[in-house]
Amino acid sequence: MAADGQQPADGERAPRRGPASQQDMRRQNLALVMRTVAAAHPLSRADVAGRTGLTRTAVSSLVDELIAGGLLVEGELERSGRVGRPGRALVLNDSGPAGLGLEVGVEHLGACVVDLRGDVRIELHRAAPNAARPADRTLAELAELAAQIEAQAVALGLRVVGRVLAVPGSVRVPVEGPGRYLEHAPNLGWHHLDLPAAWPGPGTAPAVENEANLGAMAELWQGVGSGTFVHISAGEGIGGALVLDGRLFGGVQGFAGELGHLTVRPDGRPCSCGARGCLEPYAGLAAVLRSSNLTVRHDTDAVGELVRCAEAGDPAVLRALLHAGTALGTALAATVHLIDPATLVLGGAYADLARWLLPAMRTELAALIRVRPWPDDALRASPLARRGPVLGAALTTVQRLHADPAALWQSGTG
Amino acid sequence: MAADGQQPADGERAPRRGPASQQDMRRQNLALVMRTVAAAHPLSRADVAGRTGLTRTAVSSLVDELIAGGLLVEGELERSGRVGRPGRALVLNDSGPAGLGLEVGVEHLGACVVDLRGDVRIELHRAAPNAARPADRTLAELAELAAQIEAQAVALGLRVVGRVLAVPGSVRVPVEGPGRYLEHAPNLGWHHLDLPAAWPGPGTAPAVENEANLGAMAELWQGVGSGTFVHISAGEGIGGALVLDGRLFGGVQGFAGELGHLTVRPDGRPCSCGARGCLEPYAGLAAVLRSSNLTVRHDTDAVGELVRCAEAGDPAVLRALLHAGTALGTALAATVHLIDPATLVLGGAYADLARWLLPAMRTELAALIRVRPWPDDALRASPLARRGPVLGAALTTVQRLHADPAALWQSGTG
DNA sequence: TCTATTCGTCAGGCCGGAAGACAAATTAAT
DNA sequence: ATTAATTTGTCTTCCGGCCTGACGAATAGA
Repeated sequence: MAADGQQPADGERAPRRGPASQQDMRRQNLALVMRTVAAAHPLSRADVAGRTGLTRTAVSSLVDELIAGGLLVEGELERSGRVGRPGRALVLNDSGPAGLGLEVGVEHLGACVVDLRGDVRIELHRAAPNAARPADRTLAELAELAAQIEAQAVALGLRVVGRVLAVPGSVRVPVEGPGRYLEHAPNLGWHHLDLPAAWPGPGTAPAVENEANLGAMAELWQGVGSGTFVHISAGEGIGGALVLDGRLFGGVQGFAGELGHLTVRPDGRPCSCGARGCLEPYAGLAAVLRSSNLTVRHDTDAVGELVRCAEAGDPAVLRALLHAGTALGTALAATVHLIDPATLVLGGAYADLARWLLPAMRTELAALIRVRPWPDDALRASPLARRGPVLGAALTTVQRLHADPAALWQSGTG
Repeated sequence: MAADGQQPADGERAPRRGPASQQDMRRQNLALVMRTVAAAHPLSRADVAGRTGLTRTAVSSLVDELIAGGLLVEGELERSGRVGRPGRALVLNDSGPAGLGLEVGVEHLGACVVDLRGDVRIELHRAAPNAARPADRTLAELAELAAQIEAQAVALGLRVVGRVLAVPGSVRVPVEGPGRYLEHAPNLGWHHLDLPAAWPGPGTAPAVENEANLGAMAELWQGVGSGTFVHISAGEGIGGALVLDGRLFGGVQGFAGELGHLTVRPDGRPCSCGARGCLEPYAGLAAVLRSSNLTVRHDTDAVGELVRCAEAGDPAVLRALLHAGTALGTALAATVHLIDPATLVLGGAYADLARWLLPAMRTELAALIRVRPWPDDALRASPLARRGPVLGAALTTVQRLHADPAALWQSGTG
């Protein structure tokens, strides 16, 4: 469910098509200063110059622009005990531009606001029967929630400059340049939704992005992901999001990471896709529930129920999770051999179930990966778990400001 | 065999660490002009300006520098029948800087010289018992071969400015910044070879790179690869090289693309790695030979023998290739689900055997890939086949000049 | 109080591309 | 044939961005 065709076939990524101008140079250096300050917070202009290789003069000019744009603020004098005139501390502005993350789940709505430092400042959740009502009702409530949280943000001195919505479905464009068009969200019963057109609120419509992808990016920015990793989450199907060298990789048609249909048991159980032996009928949420002999009402928290039963020691549930873990291990061994990631991160529902899934998965991984080292702890549960998608949605805006601060006051290529 | 630990764990690729200077801007624009001319050969300065977005003035200045550097040459006046003063044609210099590719195989040495246009100008092959003699003997002969072909290049007016050696083994650094240190080449019996130290010739020692990776890059630059694809080749083991968005992806530790140890038959044949059911004991060259009941002398062209027997209709060989093809199809279905490449390219020995492998592979791929479209012709045999590695080695230099022409006269970051 | 040291800023210079003007070379029209 | 129109390539001028060097400001140590 992670990535189903949300990217037009643009295989060749344009590395920089137009000519390089002095404006681009300026932009790059603004970003460089921004990144440097973000990396090691209280820093004087001279520190930044030392770390970046720019002259103090240039840094001063760049910093002036960033301060004028509201991205940096000048703190007090750093009295560090060293000889010489003390520098003025530069820090990321925690009362400036901020990112808004929204989330539509099957049974809830979520929203959060993150400031430039990446700190979550406000977070709201609300139960909502989104699968059982038309999309416009849900969007109306979401818009209302967004307006409410934005008002709270203003009260904190924050200015929301980007809105991203996490949905359990497929979108046209990946995180880098957020999409506006929702292809399919089977769990919600939403299809071909043009968000700017359908958005009811007074504010701007958010960009849409797949929740699994956003969860993966959140992991990269704040969790245990480190440059190159694979994020596995369970939704309608099983989705892997590939983060390679710090960038989300969607493949040529956006189908990359389709873990759910890796063959783990040749000629095994039939899968909904028409093939046999796919991972999904062994480790998908639906399959686990069926094997557990649990009949969960559709509008109920199935994962929570599984966790409760597992904690209570229900043998059918434990067996189901063991089998699922083994099958997941088989598929992930293939993933490790192909991608060679630094870590595998279990997200979403799998993170909640990690306590029972991990042992079987690690056993299987150790059995199948022999030709290269594979430490047990390279497979981890996400600490963000189900908060990942909203967080990732809100952080998308913040990260974009870090990567290209000039985008705020200079319309142009993000 | 493609990628066995040839890359230090540098997961995070530095996107540009230092500050952007005016020199960088100049470099980028030089590269832009170079790429533009390379893409559509006879082009006037005004054409280049139109395509790049640079002014005619800027293009003139950049072109002057490229001509002075010997990368471009000015042709005759283009009399194109259109009104207005005709422009002077700019073309890539085919008598200027060139790339030298070298290859050490188990039974042969190879060399070729490619000019700036990517045309192969000279190509030499020589049988040589490299597995049966010490490395220094082979290197001595290789250096002699290199000197010989460089002399021929000079006679053609070419100046070799980069040398890359393709080896069937693992190297420290990937193509981008060629390595100098050979880790292991089991087929040759070479281990821990520091090439600059061991090089006997009077000339400079070549950079070393894995032959499967070079074959993949050759496919990208001149073959059927298109931005994002997987290149599969057979050597000691089975190696997949991943080319994603036009860049070779090695994974965190350089192990990416280890197709040979994907599990295709759980609890199947034991593999040399210690696990069971890997692809290698089903589709590796050694396994195919064994199943074919062919006893090939070690110093003989095993692949050629297989092709001859298959053409003659030997039932055991045909059966062996059918089984290998099916197993390859299973592994490649997983690859497609995970990577979502535009194409799969069979290279090296598999390209020679493609006629017999392809049908079973396509059947298996069609059976397992149901959740997304997968056209039969997305799986192809490489047209370069066994010439790929040498070609890729020579083209590495040429591509580097296209991507950063200033590197020729301005020492700095490649 | 004075010196050494470090910070931030100011003035001047250099480099690279943009804008506009001009000569040169061709086609089309008179 | 001559003139107008058009396109090319170069020249001059300008501007924006960073660098170099120098200076006042602010601190620690003598």
